[in-house]
Amino acid sequence: MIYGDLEAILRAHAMRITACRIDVLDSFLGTGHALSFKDLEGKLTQYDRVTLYRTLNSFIDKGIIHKIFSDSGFISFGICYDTCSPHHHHHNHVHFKCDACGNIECLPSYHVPVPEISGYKITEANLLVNGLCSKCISN
Amino acid sequence: MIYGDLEAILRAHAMRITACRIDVLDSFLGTGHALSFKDLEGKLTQYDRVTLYRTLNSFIDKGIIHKIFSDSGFISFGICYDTCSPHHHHHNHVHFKCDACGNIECLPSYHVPVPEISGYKITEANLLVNGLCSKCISN
DNA sequence: GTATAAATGCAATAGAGTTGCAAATAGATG
DNA sequence: CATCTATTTGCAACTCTATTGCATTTATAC
Repeated sequence: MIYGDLEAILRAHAMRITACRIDVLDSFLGTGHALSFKDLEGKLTQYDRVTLYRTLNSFIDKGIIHKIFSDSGFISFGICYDTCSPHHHHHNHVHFKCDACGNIECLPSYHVPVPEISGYKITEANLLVNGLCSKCISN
Repeated sequence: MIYGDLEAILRAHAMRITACRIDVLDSFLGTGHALSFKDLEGKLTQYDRVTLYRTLNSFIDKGIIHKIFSDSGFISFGICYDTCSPHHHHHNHVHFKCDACGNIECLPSYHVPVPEISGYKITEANLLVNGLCSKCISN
Protein backbone atom coordinates (compact mmCIF):
# COMPACT_ATOMS: atom_id res chain seq x y z
CA MET A 1 0.00 0.00 0.00
CA ILE A 2 1.09 3.56 -0.61
CA TYR A 3 2.92 4.95 2.38
CA GLY A 4 0.92 8.18 2.45
CA ASP A 5 -2.34 6.25 2.74
CA LEU A 6 -1.00 4.32 5.72
CA GLU A 7 0.07 7.57 7.36
CA ALA A 8 -3.38 9.01 6.73
CA ILE A 9 -5.05 6.08 8.48
CA LEU A 10 -2.90 6.55 11.57
CA ARG A 11 -3.49 10.29 11.54
CA ALA A 12 -7.22 9.75 11.21
CA HIS A 13 -7.08 7.80 14.46
CA ALA A 14 -4.92 10.39 16.24
CA MET A 15 -1.94 8.06 16.39
CA ARG A 16 1.70 8.98 16.02
CA ILE A 17 3.34 7.72 12.88
CA THR A 18 6.03 5.18 13.62
CA ALA A 19 7.81 2.63 11.48
CA CYS A 20 6.34 -0.28 13.39
CA ARG A 21 2.77 0.95 13.05
CA ILE A 22 3.22 1.58 9.35
CA ASP A 23 4.62 -1.90 8.81
CA VAL A 24 1.94 -3.62 10.85
CA LEU A 25 -0.80 -1.68 9.11
CA ASP A 26 0.74 -2.46 5.74
CA SER A 27 0.79 -6.15 6.63
CA PHE A 28 -2.91 -6.13 7.39
CA LEU A 29 -3.86 -4.21 4.28
CA GLY A 30 -1.59 -6.25 2.04
CA THR A 31 -3.13 -9.61 2.84
CA GLY A 32 -6.55 -11.06 2.20
CA HIS A 33 -6.93 -12.77 5.57
CA ALA A 34 -6.58 -12.18 9.27
CA LEU A 35 -3.15 -12.28 10.88
CA SER A 36 -2.06 -13.95 14.07
CA PHE A 37 0.59 -12.58 16.34
CA LYS A 38 2.94 -15.25 15.05
CA ASP A 39 2.35 -14.16 11.47
CA LEU A 40 3.44 -10.65 12.35
CA GLU A 41 6.31 -11.71 14.56
CA GLY A 42 7.67 -13.89 11.77
CA LYS A 43 7.29 -11.16 9.17
CA LEU A 44 8.42 -8.11 11.13
CA THR A 45 11.47 -9.43 12.91
CA GLN A 46 13.01 -5.99 13.23
CA TYR A 47 10.63 -5.11 16.07
CA ASP A 48 10.50 -6.39 19.59
CA ARG A 49 7.67 -8.77 20.48
CA VAL A 50 6.43 -6.35 23.12
CA THR A 51 6.24 -3.53 20.61
CA LEU A 52 4.18 -5.69 18.29
CA TYR A 53 1.81 -6.63 21.10
CA ARG A 54 1.44 -2.99 22.06
CA THR A 55 0.92 -1.96 18.47
CA LEU A 56 -1.86 -4.52 18.07
CA ASN A 57 -3.49 -3.45 21.33
CA SER A 58 -3.44 0.20 20.37
CA PHE A 59 -4.93 -0.64 16.96
CA ILE A 60 -7.73 -2.52 18.73
CA ASP A 61 -8.32 0.41 21.09
CA LYS A 62 -8.55 2.79 18.15
CA GLY A 63 -10.89 0.54 16.22
CA ILE A 64 -8.49 -0.24 13.37
CA ILE A 65 -8.40 -4.00 13.89
CA HIS A 66 -10.51 -6.50 15.83
CA LYS A 67 -9.76 -9.75 17.59
CA ILE A 68 -10.99 -13.01 16.12
CA PHE A 69 -11.31 -16.01 18.43
CA SER A 70 -11.03 -19.28 16.59
CA ASP A 71 -11.55 -22.83 17.74
CA SER A 72 -7.81 -23.34 17.95
CA GLY A 73 -7.69 -21.07 20.98
CA PHE A 74 -5.33 -18.78 19.11
CA ILE A 75 -6.32 -15.21 18.57
CA SER A 76 -6.13 -13.62 15.15
CA PHE A 77 -6.59 -10.01 14.16
CA GLY A 78 -8.56 -8.64 11.27
CA ILE A 79 -8.95 -5.19 9.79
CA CYS A 80 -12.18 -3.44 10.75
CA TYR A 81 -14.51 -2.86 7.84
CA ASP A 82 -17.32 -0.86 9.35
CA THR A 83 -16.69 2.08 11.58
CA CYS A 84 -15.36 0.90 14.87
CA SER A 85 -15.02 3.70 17.35
CA PRO A 86 -12.34 3.61 20.02
CA HIS A 87 -13.18 1.06 22.72
CA HIS A 88 -16.28 -0.03 20.88
CA HIS A 89 -16.25 -2.51 18.03
CA HIS A 90 -19.26 -3.16 15.82
CA HIS A 91 -18.91 -6.31 13.81
CA ASN A 92 -21.63 -8.34 12.30
CA HIS A 93 -19.72 -10.20 9.65
CA VAL A 94 -18.96 -13.90 9.56
CA HIS A 95 -15.47 -15.24 10.25
CA PHE A 96 -14.25 -18.21 8.30
CA LYS A 97 -11.41 -20.52 9.21
CA CYS A 98 -9.98 -22.87 6.60
CA ASP A 99 -9.10 -26.22 8.11
CA ALA A 100 -6.59 -26.87 5.31
CA CYS A 101 -4.46 -23.71 5.13
CA GLY A 102 -5.41 -22.43 8.58
CA ASN A 103 -6.15 -18.94 7.34
CA ILE A 104 -8.92 -16.95 8.93
CA GLU A 105 -10.92 -14.57 6.78
CA CYS A 106 -13.44 -11.88 7.49
CA LEU A 107 -16.47 -12.18 5.23
CA PRO A 108 -17.89 -8.66 5.40
CA SER A 109 -20.69 -9.43 2.97
CA TYR A 110 -22.01 -12.25 5.14
CA HIS A 111 -23.87 -10.96 8.17
CA VAL A 112 -24.26 -12.98 11.34
CA PRO A 113 -27.83 -14.18 11.76
CA VAL A 114 -28.80 -13.19 15.29
CA PRO A 115 -31.32 -15.57 16.86
CA GLU A 116 -34.15 -14.46 19.11
CA ILE A 117 -33.84 -16.12 22.50
CA SER A 118 -36.90 -15.75 24.70
CA GLY A 119 -36.16 -14.22 28.08
CA TYR A 120 -32.71 -13.06 26.98
CA LYS A 121 -31.46 -9.70 25.78
CA ILE A 122 -28.97 -10.06 22.95
CA THR A 123 -26.37 -7.41 22.26
CA GLU A 124 -23.90 -9.20 20.02
CA ALA A 125 -23.32 -12.40 18.11
CA ASN A 126 -20.18 -13.96 16.67
CA LEU A 127 -20.21 -16.68 14.08
CA LEU A 128 -17.14 -18.71 13.21
CA VAL A 129 -17.47 -21.04 10.27
CA ASN A 130 -15.00 -23.83 9.55
CA GLY A 131 -14.37 -25.66 6.31
CA LEU A 132 -12.34 -25.27 3.13
CA CYS A 133 -11.67 -21.87 1.60
CA SER A 134 -11.98 -21.18 -2.11
CA LYS A 135 -8.25 -21.58 -2.67
CA CYS A 136 -7.94 -24.90 -0.87
CA ILE A 137 -11.12 -26.36 -2.35
CA SER A 138 -9.61 -26.18 -5.85
CA ASN A 139 -6.41 -27.96 -4.89
CA MET B 1 -26.59 -36.21 41.18
CA ILE B 2 -26.82 -39.79 42.35
CA TYR B 3 -23.40 -41.39 42.58
CA GLY B 4 -24.44 -44.52 40.69
CA ASP B 5 -25.55 -42.46 37.71
CA LEU B 6 -22.18 -40.71 37.56
CA GLU B 7 -20.42 -44.07 37.72
CA ALA B 8 -22.62 -45.32 34.91
CA ILE B 9 -21.65 -42.41 32.68
CA LEU B 10 -17.97 -43.09 33.18
CA ARG B 11 -18.44 -46.80 32.59
CA ALA B 12 -20.41 -46.11 29.42
CA HIS B 13 -17.34 -44.28 28.12
CA ALA B 14 -14.93 -47.03 29.20
CA MET B 15 -13.30 -44.85 31.81
CA ARG B 16 -12.05 -45.89 35.22
CA ILE B 17 -14.06 -44.56 38.12
CA THR B 18 -12.01 -42.19 40.23
CA ALA B 19 -12.99 -39.62 42.84
CA CYS B 20 -11.79 -36.72 40.70
CA ARG B 21 -13.77 -37.79 37.67
CA ILE B 22 -16.90 -38.30 39.73
CA ASP B 23 -16.56 -34.86 41.30
CA VAL B 24 -15.85 -33.11 38.00
CA LEU B 25 -18.75 -34.86 36.31
CA ASP B 26 -21.02 -34.03 39.24
CA SER B 27 -20.00 -30.38 38.96
CA PHE B 28 -20.99 -30.28 35.33
CA LEU B 29 -24.31 -32.02 35.85
CA GLY B 30 -25.15 -30.01 38.94
CA THR B 31 -24.96 -26.62 37.28
CA GLY B 32 -26.99 -25.00 34.55
CA HIS B 33 -24.08 -23.42 32.75
CA ALA B 34 -20.65 -24.16 31.35
CA LEU B 35 -17.64 -24.27 33.65
CA SER B 36 -14.22 -22.76 33.22
CA PHE B 37 -11.06 -24.33 34.47
CA LYS B 38 -10.99 -21.72 37.22
CA ASP B 39 -14.51 -22.63 38.32
CA LEU B 40 -13.45 -26.22 38.81
CA GLU B 41 -10.11 -25.37 40.37
CA GLY B 42 -11.87 -23.14 42.89
CA LYS B 43 -14.51 -25.72 43.67
CA LEU B 44 -12.44 -28.90 43.76
CA THR B 45 -9.39 -27.78 45.69
CA GLN B 46 -8.60 -31.30 46.83
CA TYR B 47 -7.20 -32.17 43.39
CA ASP B 48 -4.05 -31.02 41.67
CA ARG B 49 -4.34 -28.56 38.80
CA VAL B 50 -2.71 -31.07 36.47
CA THR B 51 -5.20 -33.76 37.40
CA LEU B 52 -8.09 -31.43 36.64
CA TYR B 53 -6.60 -30.51 33.26
CA ARG B 54 -6.11 -34.16 32.43
CA THR B 55 -9.61 -35.03 33.58
CA LEU B 56 -11.08 -32.34 31.34
CA ASN B 57 -9.00 -33.47 28.40
CA SER B 58 -10.02 -37.08 28.82
CA PHE B 59 -13.69 -36.04 29.05
CA ILE B 60 -13.27 -34.12 25.80
CA ASP B 61 -11.61 -37.10 24.13
CA LYS B 62 -14.46 -39.35 25.23
CA GLY B 63 -17.11 -36.93 24.06
CA ILE B 64 -18.51 -36.15 27.51
CA ILE B 65 -17.81 -32.42 27.44
CA HIS B 66 -16.91 -29.90 24.74
CA LYS B 67 -14.83 -26.74 24.67
CA ILE B 68 -16.51 -23.37 24.34
CA PHE B 69 -14.46 -20.45 23.07
CA SER B 70 -15.76 -17.14 24.26
CA ASP B 71 -14.80 -13.60 23.39
CA SER B 72 -12.85 -13.29 26.62
CA GLY B 73 -10.24 -15.65 25.29
CA PHE B 74 -10.97 -18.00 28.18
CA ILE B 75 -12.10 -21.49 27.41
CA SER B 76 -15.13 -22.96 29.11
CA PHE B 77 -16.42 -26.49 29.06
CA GLY B 78 -19.98 -27.67 28.60
CA ILE B 79 -21.65 -31.05 28.86
CA CYS B 80 -22.36 -32.66 25.50
CA TYR B 81 -26.04 -33.02 24.72
CA ASP B 82 -26.09 -34.93 21.49
CA THR B 83 -24.00 -38.00 20.97
CA CYS B 84 -20.39 -37.03 20.70
CA SER B 85 -18.21 -39.95 19.81
CA PRO B 86 -14.60 -40.07 20.99
CA HIS B 87 -12.45 -37.60 19.06
CA HIS B 88 -15.46 -36.29 17.18
CA HIS B 89 -17.81 -33.71 18.55
CA HIS B 90 -21.10 -32.83 16.90
CA HIS B 91 -22.54 -29.60 18.16
CA ASN B 92 -24.96 -27.38 16.48
CA HIS B 93 -26.36 -25.50 19.43
CA VAL B 94 -25.89 -21.84 20.25
CA HIS B 95 -23.63 -20.71 23.08
CA PHE B 96 -24.66 -17.73 25.15
CA LYS B 97 -22.46 -15.59 27.34
CA CYS B 98 -24.02 -13.22 29.85
CA ASP B 99 -22.10 -9.96 30.08
CA ALA B 100 -23.44 -9.35 33.58
CA CYS B 101 -22.81 -12.60 35.47
CA GLY B 102 -20.23 -13.95 33.03
CA ASN B 103 -21.84 -17.37 32.82
CA ILE B 104 -21.78 -19.27 29.57
CA GLU B 105 -24.71 -21.46 28.69
CA CYS B 106 -25.37 -24.07 26.04
CA LEU B 107 -28.73 -23.54 24.38
CA PRO B 108 -29.41 -26.98 22.93
CA SER B 109 -32.80 -25.99 21.55
CA TYR B 110 -31.29 -23.19 19.48
CA HIS B 111 -29.48 -24.48 16.42
CA VAL B 112 -26.70 -22.57 14.71
CA PRO B 113 -27.85 -21.18 11.37
CA VAL B 114 -25.17 -22.24 8.90
CA PRO B 115 -24.75 -19.77 6.03
CA GLU B 116 -24.07 -20.79 2.45
CA ILE B 117 -20.82 -19.26 1.24
CA SER B 118 -20.25 -19.54 -2.47
CA GLY B 119 -17.00 -21.21 -3.39
CA TYR B 120 -16.46 -22.52 0.15
CA LYS B 121 -17.13 -25.89 1.70
CA ILE B 122 -18.54 -25.59 5.20
CA THR B 123 -18.12 -28.33 7.74
CA GLU B 124 -18.92 -26.61 11.01
CA ALA B 125 -20.23 -23.40 12.50
CA ASN B 126 -20.03 -21.94 16.00
CA LEU B 127 -22.24 -19.15 17.20
CA LEU B 128 -21.55 -17.26 20.39
CA VAL B 129 -24.20 -14.82 21.49
CA ASN B 130 -23.59 -12.12 24.10
CA GLY B 131 -26.10 -10.20 26.16
CA LEU B 132 -28.05 -10.60 29.38
CA CYS B 133 -29.30 -13.97 30.59
CA SER B 134 -32.77 -14.52 31.96
CA LYS B 135 -31.59 -14.29 35.57
CA CYS B 136 -29.67 -11.06 35.12
CA ILE B 137 -32.35 -9.41 33.02
CA SER B 138 -34.80 -9.52 35.93
CA ASN B 139 -32.37 -7.94 38.39
C1' DG C 1 16.24 23.60 17.70
C1' DT C 2 14.05 22.42 21.99
C1' DA C 3 10.72 20.53 25.13
C1' DT C 4 7.60 16.93 26.20
C1' DA C 5 4.58 13.32 25.84
C1' DA C 6 4.40 8.98 23.54
C1' DA C 7 6.62 4.85 21.77
C1' DT C 8 10.25 1.45 21.94
C1' DG C 9 13.45 -2.27 23.68
C1' DC C 10 14.93 -5.07 27.24
C1' DA C 11 14.32 -7.70 31.37
C1' DA C 12 11.39 -9.53 34.43
C1' DT C 13 6.99 -11.24 35.48
C1' DA C 14 2.29 -13.36 35.20
C1' DG C 15 -0.83 -16.81 33.74
C1' DA C 16 -2.52 -20.91 31.12
C1' DG C 17 -1.52 -25.26 29.98
C1' DT C 18 1.67 -29.42 29.26
C1' DT C 19 5.25 -33.08 30.15
C1' DG C 20 8.22 -36.42 32.77
C1' DC C 21 8.43 -39.34 36.35
C1' DA C 22 7.71 -41.68 40.67
C1' DA C 23 3.99 -43.08 43.79
C1' DA C 24 -0.71 -44.50 44.31
C1' DT C 25 -4.79 -46.86 42.84
C1' DA C 26 -8.66 -49.14 39.93
C1' DG C 27 -10.00 -53.14 38.33
C1' DA C 28 -8.91 -57.69 36.29
C1' DT C 29 -7.27 -62.32 37.41
C1' DG C 30 -6.50 -66.42 40.07
C1' DC D 1 -9.06 -61.99 49.34
C1' DA D 2 -4.24 -61.35 47.46
C1' DT D 3 -1.70 -60.04 43.62
C1' DC D 4 -0.57 -58.06 39.33
C1' DT D 5 -0.68 -54.49 35.75
C1' DA D 6 -2.13 -50.65 33.38
C1' DT D 7 -4.07 -46.31 34.45
C1' DT D 8 -4.32 -42.29 37.18
C1' DT D 9 -2.52 -38.96 40.33
C1' DG D 10 0.65 -35.41 42.39
C1' DC D 11 4.67 -32.87 42.19
C1' DA D 12 8.21 -30.32 39.86
C1' DA D 13 9.77 -28.43 35.98
C1' DC D 14 8.87 -26.51 31.75
C1' DT D 15 6.67 -24.17 27.49
C1' DC D 16 4.15 -20.68 25.47
C1' DT D 17 1.47 -16.42 25.28
C1' DA D 18 1.03 -12.06 26.89
C1' DT D 19 1.83 -8.12 30.12
C1' DT D 20 4.37 -4.71 33.16
C1' DG D 21 8.23 -1.61 34.79
C1' DC D 22 11.65 1.24 33.53
C1' DA D 23 15.26 3.54 31.08
C1' DT D 24 16.10 5.17 26.41
C1' DT D 25 14.63 6.89 22.13
C1' DT D 26 11.62 9.33 19.04
C1' DA D 27 7.53 11.98 17.05
C1' DT D 28 5.53 16.12 17.04
C1' DA D 29 4.06 20.65 18.84
C1' DC D 30 6.04 25.06 19.83
